[in-house]
Amino acid sequence: MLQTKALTKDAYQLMHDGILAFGRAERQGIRVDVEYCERKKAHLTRKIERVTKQLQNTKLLKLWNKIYGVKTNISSNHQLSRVLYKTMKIKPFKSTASGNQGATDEESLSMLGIPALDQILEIRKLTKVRDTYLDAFVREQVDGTLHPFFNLHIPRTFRSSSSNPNFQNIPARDKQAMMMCRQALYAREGHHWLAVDYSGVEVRMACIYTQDQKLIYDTVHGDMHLDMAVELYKLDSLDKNHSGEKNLRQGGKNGFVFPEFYGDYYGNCVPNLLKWARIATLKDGTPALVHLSDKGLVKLDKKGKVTNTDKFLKHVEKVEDDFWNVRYRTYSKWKKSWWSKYQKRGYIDMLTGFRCSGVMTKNECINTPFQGSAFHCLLWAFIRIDELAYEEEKWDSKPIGQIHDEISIDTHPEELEHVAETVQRVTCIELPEAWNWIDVPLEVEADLCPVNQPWASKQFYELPEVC
DNA sequence: GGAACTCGCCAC
DNA sequence: AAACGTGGCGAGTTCC
Repeated sequence: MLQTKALTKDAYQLMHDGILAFGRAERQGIRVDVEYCERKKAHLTRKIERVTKQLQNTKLLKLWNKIYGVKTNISSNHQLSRVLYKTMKIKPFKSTASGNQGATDEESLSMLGIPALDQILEIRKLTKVRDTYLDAFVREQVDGTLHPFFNLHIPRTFRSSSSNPNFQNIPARDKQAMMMCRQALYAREGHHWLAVDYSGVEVRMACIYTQDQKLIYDTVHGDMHLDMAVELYKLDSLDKNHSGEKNLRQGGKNGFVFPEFYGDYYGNCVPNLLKWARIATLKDGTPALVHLSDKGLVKLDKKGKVTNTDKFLKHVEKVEDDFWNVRYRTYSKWKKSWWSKYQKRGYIDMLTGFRCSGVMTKNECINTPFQGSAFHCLLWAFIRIDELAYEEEKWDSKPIGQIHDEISIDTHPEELEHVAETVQRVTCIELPEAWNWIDVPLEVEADLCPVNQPWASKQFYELPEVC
């Protein structure tokens, strides 16, 4: 088990002040529209009932009933797994993590092309929103205000966690789920919800630890996700503003660069890269899969389904080799020496003053300093903003939460410009002055909700220049 | 009847 | 040779 302790007085102070600042944010809380939650819950319940009824008439459910009788439970993945992979003798696409049974996650079910399974997935999604989020909002609120906890004593990397309810995993990517959940949450009456987040702060921490000049250049001036997409998909160029081609950049980012940084390898990247290719189109209208086929990387059948990926696999292996041994070779060397130093000493030290000891895997050992330090940047800024809000400048505006690299501030309209400018200054100027080991520029972006509009309504907000 | 586990899924 | 980091949480299941 990885153990962390404050190695320096500064590190201790950061935790101490952080807990107090989070305590004030917890007390301040987040306004929740309870009536909306109840309405939406009822609406979802009706929708779930409708789909459940349709499901009852399917062949799959008739078979399921035959086996399980009155014990039939459509939310039991164990039962579903047995029906699909034992009774119907379908070959599972993959097993669960523990290897106990064939997997029944979204990917495994959707590729079987059985309509009943799509209905099960639909039910899963709606139930998730209703029971994990809307229900929790109603359960946890006091007089129309939520008080999510922000913990500093749990994550092994000295990040934070959140609970009751978890403010850090409210849907964001799935537009539908995002709208349903975030429509429930508001800043105070007459206030804006201002959200400011550090851009690519984990990668910037990697720049600082590794001092890889190419990584620094790409982070500050370049676009590594685009570069890698061009290599991976064998493109001549990529326009990230083109709606079809930007999916390929997303593929480079989420299907390769991030997994590689977390310690994954090319074999796991290939299926993800293909997933993004499936929904991408080149500027001239060529579907990305057809393009890959033209390049000889994959083979397609008459229906356009991928039948062979051997060449693509080999290609991604080569791209990975180049990524670590040429492009970011300094980063690569750092990883090796960092790991061997840990193996010799039994601990690692973060630049923020924490020492981590105990048993760590290689990936843990390498990721911990980036994740931990990145969060500590946000934490330092959060503490400073809390201090300005409550002590030095006595704002009406108040910080109300954070999501690892993002801070939410319940902001009075008349203070908006001052708060935005101050946050920009604290995060990007004061912090690197206080921690002089930060030798790459830090950047933030902001979103804003109009007064009395929910979190779901957030829009890009141009921050004032402070430099 | 509760603790501990598995599985799936939400966030960064 | 090995192979994605950190969390919270709901539902189902198994164990005691």
